[in-house]
Amino acid sequence: MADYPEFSVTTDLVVLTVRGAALQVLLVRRGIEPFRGAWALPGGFVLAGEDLDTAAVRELREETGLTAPGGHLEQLATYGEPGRDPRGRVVTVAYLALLPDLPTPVAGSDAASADWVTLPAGELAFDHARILADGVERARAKLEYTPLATAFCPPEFTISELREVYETVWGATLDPRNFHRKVTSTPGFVEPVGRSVAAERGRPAQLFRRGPTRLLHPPMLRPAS
Amino acid sequence: MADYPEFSVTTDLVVLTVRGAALQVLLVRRGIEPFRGAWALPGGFVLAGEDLDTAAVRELREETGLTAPGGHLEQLATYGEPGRDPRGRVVTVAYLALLPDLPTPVAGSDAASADWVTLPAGELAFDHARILADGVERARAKLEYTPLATAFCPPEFTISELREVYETVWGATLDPRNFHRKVTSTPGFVEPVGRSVAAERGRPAQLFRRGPTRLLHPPMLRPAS
DNA sequence: GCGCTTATCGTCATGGTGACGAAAAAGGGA
DNA sequence: TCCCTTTTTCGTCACCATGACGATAAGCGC
Repeated sequence: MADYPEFSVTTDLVVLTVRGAALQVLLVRRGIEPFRGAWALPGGFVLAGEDLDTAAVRELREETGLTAPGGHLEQLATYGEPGRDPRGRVVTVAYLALLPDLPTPVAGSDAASADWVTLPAGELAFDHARILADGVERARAKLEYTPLATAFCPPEFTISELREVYETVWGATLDPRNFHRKVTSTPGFVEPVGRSVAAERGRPAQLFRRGPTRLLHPPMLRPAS
Repeated sequence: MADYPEFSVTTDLVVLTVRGAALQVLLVRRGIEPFRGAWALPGGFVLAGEDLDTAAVRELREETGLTAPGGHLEQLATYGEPGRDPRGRVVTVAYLALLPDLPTPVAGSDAASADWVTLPAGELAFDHARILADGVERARAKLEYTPLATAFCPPEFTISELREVYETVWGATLDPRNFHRKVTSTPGFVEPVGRSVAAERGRPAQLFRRGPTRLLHPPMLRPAS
C-alpha cells in the first residue's frame, strides 16, 4: 500500500426535481477557492470510516434537510481524471437523487446559498457539467423501464401529475388518454388510493400511490425523436 | 484537504466471455495475503497521474494481453465500504468488460494463474462476489436495449452465434426463426458482410458485422421468467 | 439419390400502441 | 338554471411487433 498514491474521495450529488413544467437541479454557490462564486453540485469529502452511500445520504440531508422520503438515491458514476480538481488527486463518486417538488425550501441547509436551477444550467465548477449531463441522461433512460417517475411525485398523486413528470423530463408531449391507459394497465406501476381530489379546473382526478413493481414490462417508450 | 482521510483507489475488472454454451469470467488466484490462494477479480491500484479508465484498460491488457478489439469496456460501479479491504481504506472502481471467445489463452499474462471460470463461480476474495453479481446483472440487462451482445462475438459472426450469446447470458432458449427476423429487421443492429460461411453441419450461414446503432428501438425483450 | 442438420422465409393470431372520438364530472358566468 | 370550458376517463380502430409454428433452401455424409 505504501508504494501507491493517496487519493481524496468525495461524493457529489445530482439532485433533480420537477417544479411546474421545468426540470431543476440543486446547485450551490462555491464560497471558497477554487471556482469561488461558481455554481457547483452539492457534495463533500467522505469521512474516515464512512461508507460511500452513507456519505451521499449525509450530504443530501445537509444540503436539503431531507432524508428523501419517497425519493430515490442511487450511485451514478465515478470521476477521477487527474487534474479534475486543482487541489490534488480527488476522485468523486457521483450520486443521482430524484425528489418530489417539496414545499420545503432549501432553508436550514448547510450551504450558504443553495438553490434550484432550471435546466439547462450554465457553467459549472470542476467537471460538474459533465456529471450533471450524465445524471440527466440516466434519469431520462430510467423513466423508460422503471417506475422511478413516481420518485418525482408526492406519496399520493394523479395520473396527470405523473404524466407531467414524463413530459418535463423527456421534453415531449404525451397523449393523456394513451398515457392513462398505459399506466393503469401496467401491473404494479400504480395503485388506486380510492379517493379523488378536486383540481383547479376540470373533472376531479383519482389519487394513486406507487406500486410494488421495480421494473416496467413492457417499458414506457419515448416517442421517436 | 489535509483534514480529510486518505484513500487508496483500485480498479477491478469483471471480464466476461461466452465460450461454448457457458458464461465465463476471468479470475486470478491471489498469490499474497490477504485472501492468499482465493479466487479474485483481476485488478490493481490506480497509479499517480493515471485516469480511472486508463487504469482499467491497462489492467485488462496486463491480465489478458488484449486491448479489447471489438470488445466492450465500461464503468460498472464503485465500492468503498469501510473494512472491505483488511489492509486499509481502499475504494475500488469496478469495470465491466465483454470480450469475444478468443483463441488467445490467458498466456502472456501478468498474473501467475489467471483462468476462465464458468459461472456461477464459488467463493471470492474481498467483496468480489457482489461485484461479479452486479456485473453479470448489468450485462444481462444491457443485452436487452443495446447491441452489446456483438461484443461477445468476433468481428464477423452469424445470427446463430449471436443467438447463442443471448441464450447463454440469459439462460433461456430463443426461437431461431423469430430471433433471426428480429435481429435482421432492427435497423443498424447488424449489417450483412455479403459472404457466407460453411458451418460444421447444415446450411451455410450468412456473415454479419456489428451495425452503427448503439441503442435498440424497440429493445430485445427477455422471455417471461 | 436419401436422410440429417441448420439457415432462412412465410403465415397467422394476439397484444400493445398511436390516433382520435366521446362521455363523465367538476366550476364559472350569463 | 343552462351553457361553456376544462380535465378525466372510457372506447374504438388500424397498425405493428411479437410468439408459435409450418415450409423451404442449402449444405453435409452415406
